[in-house]
Amino acid sequence: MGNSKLYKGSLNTIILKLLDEEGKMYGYEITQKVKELSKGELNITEGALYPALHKLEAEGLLDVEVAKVDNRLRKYYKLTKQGEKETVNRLAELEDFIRSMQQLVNPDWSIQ
Amino acid sequence: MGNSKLYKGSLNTIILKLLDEEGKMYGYEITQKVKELSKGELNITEGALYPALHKLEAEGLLDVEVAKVDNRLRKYYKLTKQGEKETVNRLAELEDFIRSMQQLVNPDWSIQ
DNA sequence: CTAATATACATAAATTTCTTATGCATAAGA
DNA sequence: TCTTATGCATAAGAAATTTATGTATATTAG
Repeated sequence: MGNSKLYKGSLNTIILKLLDEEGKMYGYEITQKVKELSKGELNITEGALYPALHKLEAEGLLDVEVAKVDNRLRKYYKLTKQGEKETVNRLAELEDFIRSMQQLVNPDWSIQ
Repeated sequence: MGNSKLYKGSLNTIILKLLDEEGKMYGYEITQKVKELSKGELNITEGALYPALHKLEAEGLLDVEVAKVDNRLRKYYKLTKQGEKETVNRLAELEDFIRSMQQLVNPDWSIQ
């Protein structure tokens, strides 16, 4: 455990980025995907994820579609047109942020 | 402005890292240094910085030394022994975080 | 000479975001 | 049958940050 925390503000952008890549995903799937991609480093808690999804939907960035698989509910989310645009902006911001953090934390690193 | 925000949890580590590099710094100097190193991308607000410095001091990670320069007050902070140890840990954590974020946001990047 | 900007500290209120703790429900595996 | 996994949700609390102030001195521009 030790770490495994996200950092304020990064969750929404991660969600948008994943949806942009995968087309559509449901909540639980997002938590597993993030865990997998980060090799267990990042764990999105449900208490953070679901409110975030609801907020992105309320902002008009996501659309929902309910499905029943194996008698269990799934809510598939996908980007709206507006969501696609916002994803570009927020991703650029996050990339800038990451680059800045690197510059501060380890100027020896360089991104290829 | 648009961006210019830090991200939760990264501020303390940035402060520790800078003090580790520079030996000693005062608050205002830290805000300017971060702005410079990040090319204006990251702006530490005073409302975030000063409470953070006080907290790190209370935790025993920083020592303070007051100085008067040009008839103006400066509070120079430097790492304690314990602060030096903690810096190593927190920096490693932040580096892991940055790597994980990169993996998520842009797997094409690689760190050399 | 005076107003704005820069330097330098500080704190309080409000906001945002996240963790922790719950709750409900079905499926699969030990 | 008990635990773990899947799948959603919300409420309470904690933590970090922004925004808004406040005080004070020094410098620069008009």
